[in-house]
Amino acid sequence: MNSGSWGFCIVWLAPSVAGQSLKYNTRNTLKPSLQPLYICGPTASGKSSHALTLAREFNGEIVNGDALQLYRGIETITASPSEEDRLLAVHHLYGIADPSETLNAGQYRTMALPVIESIRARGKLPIIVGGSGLYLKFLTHGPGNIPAPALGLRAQLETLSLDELNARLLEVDPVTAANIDHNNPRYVQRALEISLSGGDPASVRRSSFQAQRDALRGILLTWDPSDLDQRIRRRTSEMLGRNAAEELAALPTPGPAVSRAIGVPQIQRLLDGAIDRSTCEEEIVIATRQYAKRQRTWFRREGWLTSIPGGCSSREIIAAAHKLLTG
RNA sequence: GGCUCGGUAGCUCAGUUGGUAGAGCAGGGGAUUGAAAAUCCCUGUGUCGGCGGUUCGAUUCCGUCCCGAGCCA
Repeated sequence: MNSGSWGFCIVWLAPSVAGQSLKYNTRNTLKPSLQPLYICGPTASGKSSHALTLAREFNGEIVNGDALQLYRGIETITASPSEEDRLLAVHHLYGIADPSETLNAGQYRTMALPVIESIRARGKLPIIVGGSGLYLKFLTHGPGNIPAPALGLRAQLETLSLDELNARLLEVDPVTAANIDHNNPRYVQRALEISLSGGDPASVRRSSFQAQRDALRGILLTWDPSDLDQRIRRRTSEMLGRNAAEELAALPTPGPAVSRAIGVPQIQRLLDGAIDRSTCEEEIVIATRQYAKRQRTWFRREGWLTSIPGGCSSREIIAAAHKLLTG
Protein backbone atom coordinates (compact mmCIF):
# COMPACT_ATOMS: atom_id res chain seq x y z
CA MET A 1 0.00 0.00 0.00
CA ASN A 2 1.34 3.41 -0.85
CA SER A 3 0.75 6.78 0.67
CA GLY A 4 -1.69 7.79 -2.02
CA SER A 5 -4.23 5.28 -0.82
CA TRP A 6 -4.47 6.78 2.63
CA GLY A 7 -7.90 8.15 3.06
CA PHE A 8 -6.63 10.91 5.19
CA CYS A 9 -4.21 12.24 2.61
CA ILE A 10 -6.91 12.22 0.01
CA VAL A 11 -9.04 14.34 2.26
CA TRP A 12 -6.27 16.80 2.87
CA LEU A 13 -5.47 17.28 -0.75
CA ALA A 14 -9.05 17.55 -1.93
CA PRO A 15 -8.94 20.39 -4.51
CA SER A 16 -12.53 21.45 -3.92
CA VAL A 17 -11.57 22.52 -0.45
CA ALA A 18 -8.22 24.00 -1.25
CA GLY A 19 -9.78 26.26 -3.86
CA GLN A 20 -12.38 27.84 -1.65
CA SER A 21 -12.02 31.31 -0.30
CA LEU A 22 -12.18 31.27 3.42
CA LYS A 23 -13.02 33.66 6.15
CA TYR A 24 -11.16 33.54 9.38
CA ASN A 25 -11.62 35.80 12.32
CA THR A 26 -10.73 39.33 11.30
CA ARG A 27 -7.78 39.32 13.63
CA ASN A 28 -6.13 36.62 11.61
CA THR A 29 -5.65 36.59 7.90
CA LEU A 30 -4.64 33.10 6.96
CA LYS A 31 -3.89 31.20 3.87
CA PRO A 32 -6.82 28.99 2.96
CA SER A 33 -5.37 25.90 4.49
CA LEU A 34 -7.82 23.88 6.46
CA GLN A 35 -5.61 21.00 7.37
CA PRO A 36 -6.58 19.86 10.81
CA LEU A 37 -4.94 21.33 13.85
CA TYR A 38 -4.22 18.83 16.60
CA ILE A 39 -4.27 19.67 20.28
CA CYS A 40 -2.64 16.89 22.27
CA GLY A 41 -1.35 16.38 25.75
CA PRO A 42 -1.80 14.39 28.91
CA THR A 43 -5.05 14.23 30.80
CA ALA A 44 -5.88 17.40 32.73
CA SER A 45 -3.49 19.46 30.64
CA GLY A 46 -6.21 21.88 29.54
CA LYS A 47 -6.70 20.58 26.01
CA SER A 48 -10.43 21.16 25.89
CA SER A 49 -10.33 24.71 27.12
CA HIS A 50 -7.48 25.75 24.85
CA ALA A 51 -9.18 24.05 21.93
CA LEU A 52 -12.28 26.09 22.64
CA THR A 53 -10.24 29.28 22.56
CA LEU A 54 -8.75 28.31 19.22
CA ALA A 55 -12.06 27.22 17.74
CA ARG A 56 -13.52 30.62 18.47
CA GLU A 57 -10.47 32.49 17.26
CA PHE A 58 -9.95 30.61 14.02
CA ASN A 59 -13.51 29.70 13.09
CA GLY A 60 -13.00 26.07 13.93
CA GLU A 61 -14.99 23.08 14.99
CA ILE A 62 -13.79 20.63 17.58
CA VAL A 63 -13.38 16.92 16.94
CA ASN A 64 -12.93 14.52 19.82
CA GLY A 65 -9.64 12.61 19.83
CA ASP A 66 -10.20 10.88 23.09
CA ALA A 67 -11.06 7.18 23.20
CA LEU A 68 -13.35 7.25 26.23
CA GLN A 69 -15.15 10.51 25.54
CA LEU A 70 -16.67 8.76 22.54
CA TYR A 71 -19.05 6.97 24.87
CA ARG A 72 -22.19 8.52 26.20
CA GLY A 73 -23.25 8.35 29.83
CA ILE A 74 -19.84 8.91 31.39
CA GLU A 75 -19.39 12.60 30.64
CA THR A 76 -18.56 13.56 34.20
CA ILE A 77 -16.12 10.72 34.79
CA THR A 78 -14.28 11.39 31.54
CA ALA A 79 -14.31 15.18 31.98
CA SER A 80 -16.01 15.67 28.64
CA PRO A 81 -16.77 19.22 27.52
CA SER A 82 -19.72 20.69 29.39
CA GLU A 83 -23.05 21.73 27.88
CA GLU A 84 -21.98 25.35 28.15
CA ASP A 85 -18.71 24.70 26.34
CA ARG A 86 -20.54 22.95 23.57
CA LEU A 87 -22.59 26.05 22.98
CA LEU A 88 -19.42 28.03 22.34
CA ALA A 89 -18.21 25.90 19.45
CA VAL A 90 -19.42 22.94 17.45
CA HIS A 91 -18.22 19.68 18.98
CA HIS A 92 -18.07 16.38 17.12
CA LEU A 93 -17.79 12.74 18.21
CA TYR A 94 -18.51 13.24 21.88
CA GLY A 95 -20.86 10.72 23.44
CA ILE A 96 -21.74 9.11 20.14
CA ALA A 97 -21.25 5.49 21.18
CA ASP A 98 -23.28 3.32 23.48
CA PRO A 99 -21.34 2.47 26.66
CA SER A 100 -21.95 -1.20 26.03
CA GLU A 101 -19.94 -0.97 22.79
CA THR A 102 -16.20 -1.31 22.46
CA LEU A 103 -14.73 0.79 19.69
CA ASN A 104 -11.19 0.64 18.40
CA ALA A 105 -8.70 2.94 16.76
CA GLY A 106 -9.64 1.86 13.26
CA GLN A 107 -13.32 2.52 13.81
CA TYR A 108 -12.47 5.86 15.29
CA ARG A 109 -10.53 6.77 12.17
CA THR A 110 -13.42 5.68 9.99
CA MET A 111 -15.78 7.90 11.92
CA ALA A 112 -13.46 10.86 12.23
CA LEU A 113 -12.35 11.20 8.61
CA PRO A 114 -15.76 12.14 7.16
CA VAL A 115 -16.39 14.49 10.06
CA ILE A 116 -13.13 16.28 9.37
CA GLU A 117 -13.90 16.39 5.70
CA SER A 118 -17.31 17.91 6.27
CA ILE A 119 -15.87 20.57 8.54
CA ARG A 120 -13.40 21.55 5.85
CA ALA A 121 -16.13 21.48 3.24
CA ARG A 122 -17.95 24.10 5.29
CA GLY A 123 -14.83 26.24 5.25
CA LYS A 124 -14.07 25.68 8.89
CA LEU A 125 -10.92 24.59 10.63
CA PRO A 126 -11.01 21.10 12.13
CA ILE A 127 -9.44 21.09 15.58
CA ILE A 128 -8.79 17.60 16.83
CA VAL A 129 -8.37 17.49 20.56
CA GLY A 130 -7.50 14.43 22.52
CA GLY A 131 -5.05 12.37 24.47
CA SER A 132 -5.46 8.89 23.05
CA GLY A 133 -2.13 8.42 21.32
CA LEU A 134 -3.05 5.36 19.30
CA TYR A 135 -6.33 6.83 18.07
CA LEU A 136 -4.58 9.98 16.92
CA LYS A 137 -1.84 7.88 15.37
CA PHE A 138 -4.43 6.15 13.25
CA LEU A 139 -5.76 9.49 12.16
CA THR A 140 -2.39 10.96 11.29
CA HIS A 141 -0.57 7.92 9.99
CA GLY A 142 -3.26 5.71 8.56
CA PRO A 143 -4.46 2.27 9.51
CA GLY A 144 -1.65 0.43 7.76
CA ASN A 145 -2.16 -2.80 5.98
CA ILE A 146 -3.45 -4.83 8.88
CA PRO A 147 -6.79 -6.60 9.14
CA ALA A 148 -9.41 -5.42 11.60
CA PRO A 149 -9.77 -7.41 14.80
CA ALA A 150 -11.43 -10.76 14.24
CA LEU A 151 -13.58 -11.00 17.31
CA GLY A 152 -14.43 -14.66 16.88
CA LEU A 153 -10.79 -15.55 16.57
CA ARG A 154 -9.99 -13.28 19.46
CA ALA A 155 -12.45 -15.10 21.67
CA GLN A 156 -10.78 -18.38 20.76
CA LEU A 157 -7.33 -17.06 21.50
CA GLU A 158 -8.62 -15.72 24.78
CA THR A 159 -8.77 -19.27 26.08
CA LEU A 160 -5.08 -19.94 25.47
CA SER A 161 -2.41 -19.34 28.04
CA LEU A 162 0.38 -16.89 27.39
CA ASP A 163 2.78 -19.76 26.81
CA GLU A 164 0.45 -21.33 24.29
CA LEU A 165 -0.02 -18.02 22.50
CA ASN A 166 3.71 -17.57 22.23
CA ALA A 167 4.19 -21.12 21.02
CA ARG A 168 1.60 -20.67 18.28
CA LEU A 169 3.00 -17.35 17.21
CA LEU A 170 6.42 -18.93 16.91
CA GLU A 171 4.96 -21.48 14.49
CA VAL A 172 2.94 -19.05 12.44
CA ASP A 173 5.16 -15.98 12.37
CA PRO A 174 8.68 -16.56 13.73
CA VAL A 175 9.83 -13.09 12.71
CA THR A 176 7.25 -11.33 14.84
CA ALA A 177 7.73 -13.88 17.60
CA ALA A 178 11.39 -12.94 17.76
CA ASN A 179 10.67 -9.25 18.15
CA ILE A 180 7.48 -9.08 20.15
CA ASP A 181 7.16 -8.42 23.87
CA HIS A 182 6.17 -11.98 24.71
CA ASN A 183 5.15 -11.00 28.23
CA ASN A 184 2.35 -8.85 26.90
CA PRO A 185 -0.68 -11.07 26.23
CA ARG A 186 -2.42 -8.34 24.24
CA TYR A 187 0.39 -7.93 21.78
CA VAL A 188 1.04 -11.62 21.33
CA GLN A 189 -2.63 -12.30 20.85
CA ARG A 190 -3.07 -9.51 18.35
CA ALA A 191 -0.05 -10.63 16.33
CA LEU A 192 -1.49 -14.13 16.20
CA GLU A 193 -4.84 -12.72 15.20
CA ILE A 194 -3.27 -10.96 12.22
CA SER A 195 -1.25 -13.96 11.13
CA LEU A 196 -4.15 -16.38 11.46
CA SER A 197 -6.66 -14.22 9.64
CA GLY A 198 -5.15 -15.08 6.27
CA GLY A 199 -2.66 -13.39 4.00
CA ASP A 200 0.80 -12.37 5.04
CA PRO A 201 1.91 -12.72 8.65
CA ALA A 202 2.03 -9.74 10.98
CA SER A 203 5.74 -9.23 10.43
CA VAL A 204 5.21 -8.55 6.73
CA ARG A 205 2.08 -6.46 7.08
CA ARG A 206 3.32 -4.28 9.81
CA SER A 207 6.50 -3.52 7.95
CA SER A 208 4.38 -2.06 5.16
CA PHE A 209 3.18 0.70 7.42
CA GLN A 210 4.45 3.97 6.05
CA ALA A 211 5.43 7.24 7.53
CA GLN A 212 3.30 10.32 7.05
CA ARG A 213 4.65 12.59 4.36
CA ASP A 214 2.37 15.56 4.55
CA ALA A 215 3.09 18.17 7.11
CA LEU A 216 1.14 17.65 10.25
CA ARG A 217 0.56 20.46 12.65
CA GLY A 218 -0.32 20.22 16.21
CA ILE A 219 0.27 21.51 19.70
CA LEU A 220 1.48 19.40 22.59
CA LEU A 221 0.50 20.88 25.91
CA THR A 222 3.22 20.30 28.48
CA TRP A 223 3.29 20.66 32.23
CA ASP A 224 5.76 20.24 35.00
CA PRO A 225 4.74 16.83 36.42
CA SER A 226 4.15 18.15 39.93
CA ASP A 227 1.92 20.95 38.60
CA LEU A 228 -0.02 18.48 36.51
CA ASP A 229 -0.39 16.28 39.57
CA GLN A 230 -2.05 19.14 41.42
CA ARG A 231 -4.44 19.69 38.54
CA ILE A 232 -5.27 15.98 38.52
CA ARG A 233 -6.00 16.06 42.24
CA ARG A 234 -8.23 19.06 41.88
CA ARG A 235 -10.10 17.66 38.93
CA THR A 236 -10.63 14.30 40.57
CA SER A 237 -11.99 15.94 43.67
CA GLU A 238 -14.35 18.07 41.60
CA MET A 239 -15.43 15.09 39.55
CA LEU A 240 -16.42 13.13 42.64
CA GLY A 241 -18.06 16.23 44.04
CA ARG A 242 -20.35 16.35 41.06
CA ASN A 243 -22.60 13.49 40.10
CA ALA A 244 -19.91 10.98 39.14
CA ALA A 245 -21.23 8.24 41.41
CA GLU A 246 -24.82 8.82 40.33
CA GLU A 247 -23.67 8.85 36.74
CA LEU A 248 -22.10 5.45 37.07
CA ALA A 249 -25.01 4.05 39.08
CA ALA A 250 -27.35 5.09 36.28
CA LEU A 251 -25.21 3.54 33.57
CA PRO A 252 -26.61 0.41 31.94
CA THR A 253 -24.09 -2.45 31.91
CA PRO A 254 -20.96 -0.97 30.36
CA GLY A 255 -18.78 -2.85 27.90
CA PRO A 256 -15.12 -3.68 28.43
CA ALA A 257 -13.88 -0.28 27.27
CA VAL A 258 -16.04 1.80 29.58
CA SER A 259 -15.57 -0.65 32.43
CA ARG A 260 -11.85 0.06 32.38
CA ALA A 261 -12.08 3.82 32.10
CA ILE A 262 -10.19 5.51 34.89
CA GLY A 263 -12.68 6.23 37.64
CA VAL A 264 -15.20 3.57 36.69
CA PRO A 265 -13.81 0.58 38.63
CA GLN A 266 -12.92 2.80 41.56
CA ILE A 267 -16.33 4.45 41.79
CA GLN A 268 -17.96 1.07 41.33
CA ARG A 269 -16.18 -0.17 44.42
CA LEU A 270 -17.26 2.96 46.24
CA LEU A 271 -20.86 2.22 45.29
CA ASP A 272 -20.40 -1.37 46.44
CA GLY A 273 -19.16 -0.13 49.77
CA ALA A 274 -15.81 -1.84 49.32
CA ILE A 275 -13.83 1.38 49.75
CA ASP A 276 -14.53 4.78 51.23
CA ARG A 277 -14.66 8.09 49.44
CA SER A 278 -11.12 9.23 50.20
CA THR A 279 -9.63 5.88 49.16
CA CYS A 280 -11.62 6.05 45.95
CA GLU A 281 -10.37 9.53 45.26
CA GLU A 282 -6.77 8.60 45.98
CA GLU A 283 -6.92 5.56 43.72
CA ILE A 284 -8.33 7.59 40.87
CA VAL A 285 -5.63 10.21 41.30
CA ILE A 286 -2.94 7.54 41.18
CA ALA A 287 -4.38 5.86 38.10
CA THR A 288 -4.75 9.20 36.37
CA ARG A 289 -1.21 10.26 37.18
CA GLN A 290 0.13 6.99 35.78
CA TYR A 291 -1.93 7.45 32.66
CA ALA A 292 -0.60 10.98 32.23
CA LYS A 293 2.91 9.59 32.42
CA ARG A 294 2.18 7.10 29.65
CA GLN A 295 0.72 9.88 27.53
CA ARG A 296 3.79 12.03 28.07
CA THR A 297 5.99 9.16 26.93
CA TRP A 298 3.85 8.58 23.88
CA PHE A 299 3.56 12.16 22.69
CA ARG A 300 7.23 12.85 23.24
CA ARG A 301 7.91 10.59 20.28
CA GLU A 302 5.50 12.43 18.02
CA GLY A 303 8.14 14.79 16.74
CA TRP A 304 5.76 16.82 14.59
CA LEU A 305 4.00 18.29 17.60
CA THR A 306 4.97 21.74 18.84
CA SER A 307 5.34 21.86 22.61
CA ILE A 308 3.58 24.70 24.39
CA PRO A 309 3.33 25.14 28.17
CA GLY A 310 -0.15 24.00 29.18
CA GLY A 311 -0.50 26.93 31.54
CA CYS A 312 -0.09 29.52 28.80
CA SER A 313 -2.63 32.29 28.26
CA SER A 314 -5.27 32.42 25.53
CA ARG A 315 -3.17 35.03 23.80
CA GLU A 316 -0.14 32.77 23.79
CA ILE A 317 -1.98 29.70 22.55
CA ILE A 318 -3.53 31.78 19.77
CA ALA A 319 -0.13 33.12 18.78
CA ALA A 320 1.31 29.62 18.72
CA ALA A 321 -1.57 28.30 16.66
CA HIS A 322 -1.41 31.23 14.30
CA LYS A 323 2.21 30.49 13.61
CA LEU A 324 1.41 26.86 12.89
CA LEU A 325 -1.55 27.67 10.67
CA THR A 326 0.30 30.18 8.56
CA GLY A 327 3.76 28.69 8.64
C1' G B 1 0.76 1.49 87.12
C1' G B 2 1.38 -4.06 85.47
C1' C B 3 1.36 -7.55 81.41
C1' U B 4 1.29 -8.78 76.11
C1' C B 5 2.18 -7.71 71.07
C1' G B 6 4.24 -4.33 67.72
C1' G B 7 8.03 -0.20 66.02
C1' U B 8 12.43 -2.59 59.22
C1' A B 9 12.08 1.59 52.04
C1' G B 10 6.97 7.08 51.08
C1' C B 11 2.83 2.98 52.64
C1' U B 12 1.56 -2.34 54.11
C1' C B 13 4.64 -5.98 55.76
C1' A B 14 8.48 -10.28 55.28
C1' G B 15 13.29 -11.65 57.02
C1' U B 16 18.09 -12.27 59.26
C1' U B 17 19.08 -19.85 64.22
C1' G B 18 24.22 -12.77 65.19
C1' G B 19 28.14 -11.50 59.40
C1' U B 20 24.40 -4.22 58.13
C1' A B 21 18.09 -6.74 54.55
C1' G B 22 13.57 -7.86 50.49
C1' A B 23 8.41 -8.30 48.44
C1' G B 24 3.78 -5.83 46.99
C1' C B 25 1.98 -0.99 46.34
C1' A B 26 3.47 4.17 45.61
C1' G B 27 7.38 6.96 43.03
C1' G B 28 10.90 7.23 38.56
C1' G B 29 12.13 5.57 33.39
C1' G B 30 10.56 3.02 28.83
C1' A B 31 7.52 0.43 25.11
C1' U B 32 3.17 1.11 22.19
C1' U B 33 0.99 -0.61 14.19
C1' G B 34 -7.30 -1.96 15.02
C1' A B 35 -9.20 -3.66 23.36
C1' A B 36 -5.04 2.01 24.37
C1' A B 37 -8.13 5.81 30.21
C1' A B 38 -5.81 -0.81 27.72
C1' U B 39 -1.53 -3.98 28.12
C1' C B 40 3.55 -4.81 29.14
C1' C B 41 9.00 -4.06 30.47
C1' C B 42 13.05 -1.88 33.58
C1' U B 43 14.08 0.48 38.40
C1' G B 44 14.51 -0.96 45.85
C1' U B 45 20.78 1.73 50.90
C1' G B 46 16.88 2.05 54.30
C1' U B 47 20.44 5.87 61.34
C1' C B 48 16.14 -2.34 60.49
C1' G B 49 12.59 3.39 67.05
C1' G B 50 16.76 5.83 70.73
C1' C B 51 20.73 4.81 74.10
C1' G B 52 23.70 1.33 76.54
C1' G B 53 25.54 -3.94 77.22
C1' U B 54 27.35 -8.94 75.54
C1' U B 55 30.28 -10.17 71.09
C1' C B 56 35.70 -10.07 66.55
C1' G B 57 30.91 -8.33 64.73
C1' A B 58 24.05 -6.56 66.73
C1' U B 59 18.84 -4.80 62.79
C1' U B 60 18.90 -9.89 65.03
C1' C B 61 20.54 -11.62 71.98
C1' C B 62 20.15 -8.75 76.92
C1' G B 63 18.92 -4.14 79.66
C1' U B 64 16.64 0.45 79.56
C1' C B 65 13.95 4.47 77.53
C1' C B 66 10.46 6.48 73.85
C1' C B 67 6.07 5.68 70.67
C1' G B 68 1.61 2.77 69.07
C1' A B 69 -2.29 -1.19 69.90
C1' G B 70 -4.65 -4.46 73.21
C1' C B 71 -5.65 -6.72 78.00
C1' C B 72 -5.60 -6.37 83.46
C1' A B 73 -5.87 -3.02 87.52
